[in-house]
Amino acid sequence: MRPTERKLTLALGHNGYKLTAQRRSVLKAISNSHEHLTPAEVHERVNQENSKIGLVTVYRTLELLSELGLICQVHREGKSQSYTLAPSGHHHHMICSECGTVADFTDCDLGELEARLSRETGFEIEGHLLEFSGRCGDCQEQAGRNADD
Amino acid sequence: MRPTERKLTLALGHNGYKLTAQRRSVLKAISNSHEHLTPAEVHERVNQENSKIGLVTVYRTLELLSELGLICQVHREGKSQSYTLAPSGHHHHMICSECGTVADFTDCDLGELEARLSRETGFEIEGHLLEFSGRCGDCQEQAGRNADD
DNA sequence: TGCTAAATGAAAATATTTTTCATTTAGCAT
DNA sequence: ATGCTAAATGAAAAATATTTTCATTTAGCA
Repeated sequence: MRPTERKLTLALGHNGYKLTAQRRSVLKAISNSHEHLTPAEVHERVNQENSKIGLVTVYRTLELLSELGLICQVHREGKSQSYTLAPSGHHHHMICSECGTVADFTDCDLGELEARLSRETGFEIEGHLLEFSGRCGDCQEQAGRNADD
Repeated sequence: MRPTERKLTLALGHNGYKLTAQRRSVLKAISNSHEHLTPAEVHERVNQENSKIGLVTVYRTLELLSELGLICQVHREGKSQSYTLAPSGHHHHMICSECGTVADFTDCDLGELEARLSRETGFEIEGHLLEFSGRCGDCQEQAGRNADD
């Protein structure tokens, strides 16, 4: 069993949820992709296999997996919500604006900024959202090659 | 004329756009609110006045104002897009998760982190999204008072 | 092997955003 | 001031995205 599947089994069991074929397919589709996927994209990929599961189930499953911390949302200006596999613990995303590849990183060092803002504005800070966007190595190469043509 | 209105007039003129009553109303609704507003909320507030403008115009106007840099989007998990007034230049938001108040700050000091990530992952970084969420001073007080009851 | 609560799927409802196109109007030239 | 024209608006419809409802199926347990 792949580590992600193992996590799924454990997380579901601990919380009184059932392990179904649909849930496994959805998580598999996401963990097989480096990109972030919308509910519709997940649905499409899952149904390319034999299984044929309903879009509603995809929505429900994404919400559940997200709650369990196995996947998480990516925030793109103007686009509909999309999801990517979550490593365990606090982390952030770097997203390629061309191919959608998501790379994770964990150390964000925002503590000091957070403390200062809290002091200056009186806000009690609970969380933060940090994402970088840019071009991944592969897309840069590709662009380079195309320029040579 | 209020400074925000002045900016609107200038920004529109410089780009060959026309100054219409609808555009002024939409910007006014946003600049009168400390909170971030969805298109539907902007529409509602604008139409409480006499004017009655169409929701389509609100959508179109929000897009335009955003392009002109007069307003900007706020990113909330699972919610539909919403907008808030933009100060000039690079900045970020702190958002109260209770009342939706938005406070801006400008210095994010992400340069070093950015350089390191770029070096380590090969990404060419183009931009970042940083938002803090928490409870504003007012909402903390309010919660305190309710606890006393 | 059967029971039951949980999960699924299909359809409908709701919400959100965009497109189309006829009508109106801001800004400019006279 | 007045008329012209490209840009802007509004209404309706279309497209897209998401949620609800409810009858049927199934995982996990006794």
